[in-house]
Amino acid sequence: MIEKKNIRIKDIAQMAGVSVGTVDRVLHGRGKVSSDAQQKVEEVLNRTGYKPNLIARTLGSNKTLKITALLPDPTQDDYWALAEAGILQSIEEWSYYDVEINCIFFDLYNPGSFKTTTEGVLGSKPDGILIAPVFHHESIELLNQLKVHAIPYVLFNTNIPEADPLCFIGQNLVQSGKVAGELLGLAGGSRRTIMSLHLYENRDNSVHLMAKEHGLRQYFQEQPYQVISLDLSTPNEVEDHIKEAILNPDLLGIFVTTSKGTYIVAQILEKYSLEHIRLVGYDLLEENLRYLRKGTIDFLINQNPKRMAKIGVNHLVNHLLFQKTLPEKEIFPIEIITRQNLDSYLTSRIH
Amino acid sequence: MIEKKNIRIKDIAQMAGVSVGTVDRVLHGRGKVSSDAQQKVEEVLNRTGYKPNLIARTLGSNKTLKITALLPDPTQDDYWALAEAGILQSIEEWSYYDVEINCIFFDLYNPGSFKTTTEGVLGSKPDGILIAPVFHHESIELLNQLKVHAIPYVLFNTNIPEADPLCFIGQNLVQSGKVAGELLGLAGGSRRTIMSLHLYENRDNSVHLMAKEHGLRQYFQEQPYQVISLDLSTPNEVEDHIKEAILNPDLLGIFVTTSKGTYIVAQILEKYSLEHIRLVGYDLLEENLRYLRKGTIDFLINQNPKRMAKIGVNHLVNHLLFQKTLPEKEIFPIEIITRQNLDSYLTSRIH
DNA sequence: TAAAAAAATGTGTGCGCACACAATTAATTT
DNA sequence: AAATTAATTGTGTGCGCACACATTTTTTTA
Repeated sequence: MIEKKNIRIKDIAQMAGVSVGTVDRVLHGRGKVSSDAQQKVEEVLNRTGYKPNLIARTLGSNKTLKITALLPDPTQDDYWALAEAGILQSIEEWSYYDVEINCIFFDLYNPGSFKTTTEGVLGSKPDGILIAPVFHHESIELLNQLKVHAIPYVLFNTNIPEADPLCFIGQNLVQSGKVAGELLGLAGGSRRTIMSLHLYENRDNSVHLMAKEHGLRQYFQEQPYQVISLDLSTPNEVEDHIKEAILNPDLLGIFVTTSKGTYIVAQILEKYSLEHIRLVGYDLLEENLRYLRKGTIDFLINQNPKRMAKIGVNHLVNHLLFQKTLPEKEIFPIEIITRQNLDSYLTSRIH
Repeated sequence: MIEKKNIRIKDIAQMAGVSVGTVDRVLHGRGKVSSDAQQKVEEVLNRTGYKPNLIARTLGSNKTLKITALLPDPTQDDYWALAEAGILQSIEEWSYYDVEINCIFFDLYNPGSFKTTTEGVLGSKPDGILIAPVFHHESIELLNQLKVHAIPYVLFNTNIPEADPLCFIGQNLVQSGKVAGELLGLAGGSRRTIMSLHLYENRDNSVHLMAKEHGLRQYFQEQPYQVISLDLSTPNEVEDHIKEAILNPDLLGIFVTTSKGTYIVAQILEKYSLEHIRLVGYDLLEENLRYLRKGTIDFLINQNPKRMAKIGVNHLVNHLLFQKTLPEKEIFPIEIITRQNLDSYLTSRIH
C-alpha cells in the first residue's frame, strides 16, 4: 500500500484560491457563492475531474439509512419466499454499514391488506422503499403517498411506468414468452399444438401472464403451430379442465405462465404418464426443481426473484448512501434452466 | 434518517471498563493485553455482537489499494477482450475509492511472455493480483513468487488448485460439457452422431477442452449416440479436415469447445448449407452472436469472462479494503444463450 | 457617513476507526 | 527500597467529508 494522493476538497479549495467551505457550497449547491468564486471552483473541479471520496462522505454525514421492503407474504407462495431470501441476503451484505433494512408483508390474495400496510410503511419513515406492486390500483395510491412524503422507491417484479420509480427491476415478459416458444419448438416430431396455461389464484396480475402468452404467440406466428390457451383460476379443478386438452395426441408442449402452476401441471402430466409432453414454466421453486430433475419439466425460465429483490435493496442503498445514479430500468436476463445446468445455478453464490 | 446508535469501539471500551486502545489491541491482536482485560473485552464483544464500521475502518487506515490484473492480450482474442471489459467496468466501479487497478497483458501464444511479465507484476508491488493462469507451468512459478512476497492472488478462468489462491473464479467445465450434450440431444430425428471439436491455436489449455468433452461423453454414455471427436490445431485447414465428418448424413450436431472455434465452424456449416446440423459452442463473441442470430449456431454456453474478471477484482477489493472473507471458489452458473434470450443478456447491466 | 442587513467566505468539530506514542502499573534487578 | 526494565493501558491525531457556526466583506438603509 502506498500513501494516497487523490484530490481532496482541500486541494480543490487551494487551487481555486478559496476555502473548503466555498467548495462545499458549489459542490452541494447550498448557501450563496459569488459567481466569481463559483466559476473558479467549477473550473478546477472540471479540470481535475474531482471525485468525492465516498467513504469519507458517508462517514461524514453520520446517518442511519432506513430501507423498507414491501412484498407479499413469503409463506403464501414460494416465489415470494425466494424474494424474501434476496432481502435477507442484502441485510447480511450491508450489516457492516449504517443501514437498517425492514420487511413488511401483505396478503397476496387480499388487495385490502396492501392498503393496510401503507400506514406501517409511512409510519416507520424510511429513507427509501422497495416495492413489489402486485396490486395495481392499491399500489398507485401508495406510490402517490410516497411522492407526497418525498420518499424514493424502487419497484421490482411488476412495473408501473407512470409512477416513475427511481428504478424498475424486472424481466421482459413478452420476450420470456418468446423464449418459451423457442424452447417448445425445439422438439422435433410432427405434433403441432402448443398449450398456454394460466393458473392463478388472483387475477390481479393477469396482465403479466397475457404478456408472456403474447410473446409465445408472436414466436409461433409464422410457424405451422397452433397455440391454444386456457385460463384457470381454480387450481383445485385444474385437472378436470385440462384433461381433454392434454390428452390431445397432437399436443407438443405446454407453457405455464406462473411459477406455482408449473409444478401443478407437472403433477398432472405425471399422473397420466404424459411425460413426453414438453413442459416449460417459471422459476426455481422447490417443487419445480423436483420435476425438472425427473424430466417432467423440461425447462424453467428463471425470473430470479431472489436476485431481483437483492439488487433492489442494493440499488436503494447505493443511491441513498453513496448517491450513485441508478439506471431507470434493470431488466434481468431470461435465464434458461435445464436439468444439467440447474445445480450450477443453485450452488452459485453470485446468483 | 435517524441518529445512529450502533455500537462503537468507544462503547465497547466503556462497557468493558478499559480504554479504546485496549479494545483495539484485542480486536487486532496487536500489543500486549492482560488476560483479565482480554477476557472482559471479549465478553462484551461477543455479548454485543460488535461489527466494526467498515466505512470508518477504511477511512481510518488511509491507504491506496493497488490491484493488478494479469491476463492475455485482449487484442489477440475476443474472449479476453470480454475479460478486459470486465476489468474496465471494475475500475469504473471503484473509481470513488482509493483503489488503483492496473492491467498487464501477456502474449496468448507465447508462454515465455508470461514469464517476462513477472517482474513487471512484482515491480509494481501490488496489494493483490487477479490472474488468468492459462500457462500452467509458468503460472506456478509466478504464484510461488507471489507467495514469497506474500501478495494474495485470485485466479480466474483456469484453476490451479495446488496453488491455493484466495479464491478461484470459473465454471464447472465437465458440467458445461454435459449441458452441451443435453442441448444437442434435444433435437428429435434419427441422426445419432455427435461431433466434439477442439480448435486451438495453443495446446496449453487442452486439459480444459478435454474436461468439456468428458462431460459431453458422460452425458451420452447411456444413450444410443455416437460421439466422435476431432482435434485441430491449425485453424487454417480446419475446413479440409472436418469436411468429411460434417458431410456425414448421420451427424446430428457439433460441440465446439472453444469460443473462437465456434464461429469458425459456423462459417463452414454455412458455406456448405448445413444449417440443419446443430451447433453448440461457447461465449458471446461478436462473431458468434451473428451466427446465433442467423440460426447457424443454436446455443452458446456463456462462460461470462467479463463478469468473471469483474468479480475477481471486486473480490480482491472487498477482501483487501473491507477485509471481507471470500469463498474458496466462485463457480459461475452455466448460462444457456439462444436467439431469443440473447438480447436480454446483452442489455442487462447486471451481467 | 454610520449602522444594520445581507451576502459571501472561512473555521471548527465530529463521524468511527487505525495507529503512533505517552503514561501508568507491575515485575525484576541491583 | 530505589532504580531499571518490561508489561500493560491510555491518549491524541488524522483520514476526507458534511455541516453548523463564526467571521469578513459588500450592500442597503437610515
